[in-house]
Amino acid sequence: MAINEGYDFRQTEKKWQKIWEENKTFQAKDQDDREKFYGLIEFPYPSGVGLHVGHIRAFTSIEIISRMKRMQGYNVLFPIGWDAFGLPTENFAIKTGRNPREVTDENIKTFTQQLQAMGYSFDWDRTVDTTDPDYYKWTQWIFLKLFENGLAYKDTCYVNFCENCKVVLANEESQGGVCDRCGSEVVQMEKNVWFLRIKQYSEKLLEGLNEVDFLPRIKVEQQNWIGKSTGAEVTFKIAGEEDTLVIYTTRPDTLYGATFMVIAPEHPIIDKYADKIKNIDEIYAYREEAKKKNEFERVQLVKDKTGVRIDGLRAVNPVNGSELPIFVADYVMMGYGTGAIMAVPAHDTRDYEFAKKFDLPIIEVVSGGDISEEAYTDCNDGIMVNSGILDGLTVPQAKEKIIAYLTEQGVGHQQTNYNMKDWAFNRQRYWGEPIPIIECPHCGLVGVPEEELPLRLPEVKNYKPTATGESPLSEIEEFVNCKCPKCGAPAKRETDTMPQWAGSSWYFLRYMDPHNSEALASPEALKYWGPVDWYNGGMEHVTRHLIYSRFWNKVLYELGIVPFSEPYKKRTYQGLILGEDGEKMSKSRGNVVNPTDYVDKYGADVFRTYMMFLGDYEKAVPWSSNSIIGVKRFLDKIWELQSVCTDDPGYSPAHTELMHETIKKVTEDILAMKFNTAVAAMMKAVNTIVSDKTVTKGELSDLVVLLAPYAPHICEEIWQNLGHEGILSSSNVWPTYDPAVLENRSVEIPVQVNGKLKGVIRAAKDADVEALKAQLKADERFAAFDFDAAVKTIYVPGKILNFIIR
RNA sequence: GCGGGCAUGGCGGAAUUGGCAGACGCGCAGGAUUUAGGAUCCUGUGUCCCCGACAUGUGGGUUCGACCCCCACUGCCCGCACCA
Repeated sequence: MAINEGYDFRQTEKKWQKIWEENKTFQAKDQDDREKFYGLIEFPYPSGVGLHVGHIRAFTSIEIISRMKRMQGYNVLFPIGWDAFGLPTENFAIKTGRNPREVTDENIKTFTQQLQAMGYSFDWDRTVDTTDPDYYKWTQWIFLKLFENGLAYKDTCYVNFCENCKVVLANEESQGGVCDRCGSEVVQMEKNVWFLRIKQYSEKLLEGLNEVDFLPRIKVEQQNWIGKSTGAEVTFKIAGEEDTLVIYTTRPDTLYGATFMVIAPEHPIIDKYADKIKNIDEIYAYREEAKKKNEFERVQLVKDKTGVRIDGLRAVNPVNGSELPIFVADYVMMGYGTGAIMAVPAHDTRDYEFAKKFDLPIIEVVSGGDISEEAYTDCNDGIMVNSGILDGLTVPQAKEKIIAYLTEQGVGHQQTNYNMKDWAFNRQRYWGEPIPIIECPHCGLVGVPEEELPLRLPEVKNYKPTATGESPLSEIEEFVNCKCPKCGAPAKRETDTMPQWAGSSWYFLRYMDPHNSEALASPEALKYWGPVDWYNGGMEHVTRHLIYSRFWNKVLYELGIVPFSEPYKKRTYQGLILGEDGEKMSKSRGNVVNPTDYVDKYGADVFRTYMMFLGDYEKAVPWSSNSIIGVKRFLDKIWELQSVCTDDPGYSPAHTELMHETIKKVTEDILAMKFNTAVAAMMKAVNTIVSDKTVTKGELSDLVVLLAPYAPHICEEIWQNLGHEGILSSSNVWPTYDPAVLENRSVEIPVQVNGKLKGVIRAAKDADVEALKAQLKADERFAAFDFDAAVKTIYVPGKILNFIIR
């Protein structure tokens, strides 16, 4: 397009999007000689509302990095796909009476158009869709591997259940006691459900964090979620019975201070001794009450401990033989440790409150606190007292000694515990991967034979979950009834589907070889492309998708399917974009920003650049369109530079330092995800050059290359206008800076007297003090100071010159 | 309760990690252009009693020098949570 007409983004952006598509500019080449770079974004859920600004912020970072890497000569894999199974689509289908397949296809179409209009450099030939049978065939295949290796099992226990969505939830989906999807309170329900043994991988998932480059906050949150603690299991005999009560504690050193025991309401010992417990009716009533409380209520009642003493059972302390009463209380959870604790009120706040309420003895065993006021929980300064063999020891010494003693006596041992629970894996819904399992009356649970995969979702008329909390699939007889693959007897299929997280737990592997019909991906492709070099996504997935996919990858690694144990070398995150009111964007608040409005008005280049200029990438930022005009002016300025451009292929002397400085800043800032300051540096360079009213072809070319990752369309156009051959986006043209240019230049050195700034002088970077002094004496601005009288002179070359004059 | 983070002009945010606080952008003011408005371009823009002094949530400390390090406090945000 003609330079003097001004820049028309509508025409130019379409033009280049078409050229990129036709030339397959962004196609990743398998087994190429160039160094590979695999950049990954969290593939979107194609919802009906389309792309939102959060997507743009999340995607543009890796987009910029991928574009830079391509122009640095890397073979880049930057793929896109659709995480398309899930409740919103299903609910929408139910509401409108449409087929979820149809709705999904429509949404994918919208998303594709919107993403292409952003000019993203995805390799569209590798697009995956988790709802495509060719894809979920392999999701089911991985499930079978898990099942065959004992990592998927069925068990009856209390699970999180959302009464609104009518679906079982994993712990990761019900954080804070509310449903991830609808926000309603989660209740505990006893159900027979599928679990994946993620807990068994706790230690491996923790250790793996040592070998990856994840931002610290991500590691911390995963560590918290896994929740490792070390302590001891101690066996208490039940007085007069053969049975024992095993407890877990992190403070075995306080064993002599135990004055009672507490077990969870669901503890099996209650049923076992039902006929010996005199107040069993009262205990059962308490258990029923506890069941009714959801997690939210339990937290609310933290300060108000409740419980019932078991009349008829007592436990014996293995170190001193004292008999202790046993209580049932809901502050002890069946799901953690052994579901039973020894209570040491003197040194545990919860036990202290309970003891006060029930008027139980409090025995101090660590000195240093005032137990008449509150529990003394400190482990550092105290000395053991009233503790037999432990008296006089410090807490750490006492821990070590008591564990050794318990082990020797056969009544205890060191024990590590993890908070993370096994992953509840089935959902009572239609729009998910069918679980490929058959229940045979003779053989039990049997996997669907591999050659029968994919086990397709049957077409149904009604997608509604049933009133009994069973999957809609359970009502389709042709699907349910089948033959046992082992013995041929009539059998029934599992009718629940997998959770939304299943398809996303391995999609990054499929991108490496998306059309393979023989394997989830070929070993060569996995070896060449894996692992992912840089993965960016939201903090909200750190204790969900990110931990699930690391788990699946570790299993696949151990089975020899995948050649790397950690799937992601580097993981970063983007801050949330809040509504203009500073609140989280949501439909109900009415503060949602539609990116399309801005893309239509200013173009994709301006919008992408503005999103990155908005602020610190990792921080939450309220949306504001106030300064988007500044980015438009910036792009217009660089466009206008074409009219004052000379044919000189190099840099003019006046701009050499500026160019090298800008190249360094932009290159380094992109890799550090400081996208805002890279834009600022380019603006500064352009402003300087604009005010000089002349630019060389060499300068403008390099500026355009630096800007291309942010604003690729306008840069391609200028690049072409400048007479360069080929497509900028796939050319190996990223400029490098010459450190010598930046080293040798003169610098401005602030001159201080007694720490107060008096002025600035220009000097060589490595000038010596005497030379600078001479320069100052000759400078009339500093005539008032007698530098020779300085008691002390501080000189940091290139940084500061400070005279202390009394 | 435990863990992590943040606090800088009217606004979004910079500051090479101890060395010119406020880069860059918005906004605002003045000017140019225009019949006018918009758009665009130039100049200015932390505060004040404008030589100079005071300024990075508050109070102290270390240092020639502190947004940066240390101590205490205040206010926001995030994560986990009767986790034994």
